[in-house]
Amino acid sequence: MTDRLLPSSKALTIATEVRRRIVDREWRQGDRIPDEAALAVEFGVARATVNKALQLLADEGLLDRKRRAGTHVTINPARKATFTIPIVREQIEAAGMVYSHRVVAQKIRPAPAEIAARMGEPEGAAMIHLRTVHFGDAKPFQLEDRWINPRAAPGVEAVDFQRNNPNEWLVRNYPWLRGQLAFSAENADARDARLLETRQGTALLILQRTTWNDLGAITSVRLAFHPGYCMVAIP
Amino acid sequence: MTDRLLPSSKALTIATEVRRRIVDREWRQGDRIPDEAALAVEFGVARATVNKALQLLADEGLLDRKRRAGTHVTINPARKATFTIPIVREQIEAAGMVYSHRVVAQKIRPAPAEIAARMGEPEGAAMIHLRTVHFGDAKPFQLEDRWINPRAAPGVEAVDFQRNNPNEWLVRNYPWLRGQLAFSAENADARDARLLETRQGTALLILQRTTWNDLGAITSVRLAFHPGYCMVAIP
DNA sequence: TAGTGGTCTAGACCACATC
DNA sequence: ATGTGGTCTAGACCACTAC
Repeated sequence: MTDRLLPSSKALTIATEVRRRIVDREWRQGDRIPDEAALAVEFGVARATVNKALQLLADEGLLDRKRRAGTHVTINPARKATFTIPIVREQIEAAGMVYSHRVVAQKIRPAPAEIAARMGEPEGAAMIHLRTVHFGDAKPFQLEDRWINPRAAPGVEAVDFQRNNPNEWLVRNYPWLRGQLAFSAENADARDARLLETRQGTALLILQRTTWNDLGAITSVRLAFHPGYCMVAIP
Repeated sequence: MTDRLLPSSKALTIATEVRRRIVDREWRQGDRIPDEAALAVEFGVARATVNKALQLLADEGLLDRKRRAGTHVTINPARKATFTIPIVREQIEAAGMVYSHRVVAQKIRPAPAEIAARMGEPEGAAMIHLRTVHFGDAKPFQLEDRWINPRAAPGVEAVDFQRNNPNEWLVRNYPWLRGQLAFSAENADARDARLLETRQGTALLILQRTTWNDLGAITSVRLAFHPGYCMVAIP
C-alpha cells in the first residue's frame, strides 16, 4: 500500500518514508523521532545520508531539529511554497501563444517619493521610467510599470527597450543579490483598463518587485496581469 | 569592498563568494565556471563542500549544472521565491492585533462540480462546507470558504469549528503530502463585500489552496483577504 | 570514452541546549 | 556533563552526456 514511484537516491527514499510515517500518523505532531544514528542503522546508510533527508524535511517545515533536543514533528507546520519568478515571454510562449511587447512610455525622470523609498534611493534621483505592455497573440497579457536606477545598472541608458524586453535585459546583464516581492490586488484605474483592454474597476493581480545588487537598487517594477490571471505555486 | 557578515559555514562562504563573482560580473551569464575539483583546491576544502555550495546556487537558479558539461552561469535566471503559507492567527497576532474568528456557515453538502474536480473527488460527494471570517481587532481580515473531505480526514465531522480554527485543526491533525496553491484577484461579490465590510466590486487578493494525503483530497479553500492586503515573499 | 557532477561512506570534530 | 544535530573530509563509485 505504501509503494510509489521510488525516489532515485537513498536520501530521497528516506525522506519519502519519513514523510509517509508523519502523514500516516505513525509519528504524530510533536513527537520526537529517532535520532540520526538510529535511523542510519534502520535504513542501513551513513548518518550523513539521514542528515540530508531530515534537513530536506526540516526545510519543508515538517520537522523541527535542534541540537541535543533531537528532531520533532512540527506541531503547527507552516509549510512553504515556492514559485518561479515568471519571465513573461516564457509564460506566454509556454501557453502556445506568440509573444510581443510594446513600450508605451520611456523617460528619464526624477524618482517620486514612493518609488525612491521602496528602492532606498534619494528622492528625485534620476531614473528611467518605462511602461510596457506584453502581449500574447496580440491580446494584452501583462502591464509593466518599471523604474530603473542607472547607478546600479550602468549602460542601461543606451539600451533600446523596443528591441530588448526590459526584464530580460536587466536579468541577463545585472543579476541581483537581494530582492523583494509582494502580491496584491487592485482595481484597474483608467490607464490600466485602457492598456489591458478591460473595464475600469476590474480586479487585477499585482506583483510588485524590487531588486538590489552591490551598487544599490537596480529596479522596481509593478506588474499588472490581465483579468482572471492566476499565479500557481508549488508547495 | 566585498566584506560582509561572514556566513558561518564553509559551504555558505563559498556560495556567497561565487554569488559575488556572478553579481560583480567576473563570471558572466553563460560562462562556464571552474569545476568542483578546481574550486575545492582554490578554497582549500573537500569537493563535497563545494558541491553543497554550488547545489545551493543551482537551487536559487543562478547556476546550471550538468554532468560532463560542467557548471554554467544561468543565462536567463528565472529565480525562485519562497513564501510561508500563512496561518491567519499568527499573521494577525504578529501584527499586534487580537485574533478572533466566526463561523458563519457550516453544513454537510454534496460537493459542487467545480470543487469536486479541483479535489479529484466524485461530484456530489458529501463534504463539510464552512464559511469563516477571521478578525484582527474585530476588523474582518480574511474570509475563508472551505470544503473538507471527511473521507480523507476521518473524525472531522465531530469537530467544533467555533472553538477550533479549521485550518489549524486540519494542519495539526492531517498533515498533507501534496498541495496546490494559486493567487488571483477577484472583484468582491455581494457576500464577500458584506462579510469583509467593504464595497461590492473592490479588488480582493484570492488564495486558492487544495491539499491531499494518502486517502485523497483533504480540503480545498478559497481565502479572500481584506482590501489592500499584500502578501510578501522572500526570493 | 572520458570528464563532469551526483551521491554515498566512515569517520571526525564541534556547537549547542538540555538534562 | 552529555547527547544531539551541523558540518567537514578523503575517498570512492556511478550516471550522464558532450566530445
